[in-house]
Amino acid sequence: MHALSDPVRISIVAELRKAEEGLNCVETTSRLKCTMPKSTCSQHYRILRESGIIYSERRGVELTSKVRRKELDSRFPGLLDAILKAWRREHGE
Amino acid sequence: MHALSDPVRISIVAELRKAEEGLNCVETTSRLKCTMPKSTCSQHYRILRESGIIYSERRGVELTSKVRRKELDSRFPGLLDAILKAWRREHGE
DNA sequence: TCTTTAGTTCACAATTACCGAACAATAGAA
DNA sequence: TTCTATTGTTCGGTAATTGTGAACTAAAGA
Repeated sequence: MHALSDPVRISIVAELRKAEEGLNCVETTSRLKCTMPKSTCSQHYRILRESGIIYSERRGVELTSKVRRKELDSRFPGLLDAILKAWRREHGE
Repeated sequence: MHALSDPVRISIVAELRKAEEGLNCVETTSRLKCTMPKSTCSQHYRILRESGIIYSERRGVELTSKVRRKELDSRFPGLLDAILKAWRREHGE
């Protein structure tokens, strides 16, 4: 819950769900159109990773992250969908 | 989301949902069995109130608060239920 | 090896949350 | 009315958390 309560992190998760092949930090910041230092982006990804919301794997020089859909849906059915739906309602898009 | 991401606040909401007639600060802290200064409790209630999750009304010397069930369900269908369900799963009870 | 790109770690600054003390509001007793 | 007890809010300082730049690590290609 704490991981998803931050506005930047929930928007990262929203972008990750739209990108089938995952995203890295650089792609994320450019899609979010927010100027964010890479150290900050790295911290957000770390929190999402440690809370079990995403997983990341190295692909050469970059780190691609995806949402842990199956695990989340089986553990907390409907939770992520409900949160993202509410978030979209508040933030347009 | 920020209002519900705090462990104390989500447990307050869980208690409020169980209490049909609402609760005040003193009752809440005794039910949660956590030693919390009343100023802290007041702050948590203020955040829940300002985020639209609860409403409060004076009854003599005390302030009784309840969850805004209808408003939340119509605006964000299933959200609060999903969050509380996930919270119970993590915190037993 | 040198360079470039992507990301992490660290230390400090900025922000936020917690808590005690003083205050406000209500109700009942003297 | 005045005094007292109870509930909750506000305020100021401190503790905890978060954000950020600088230095560092890792991988790939020239």
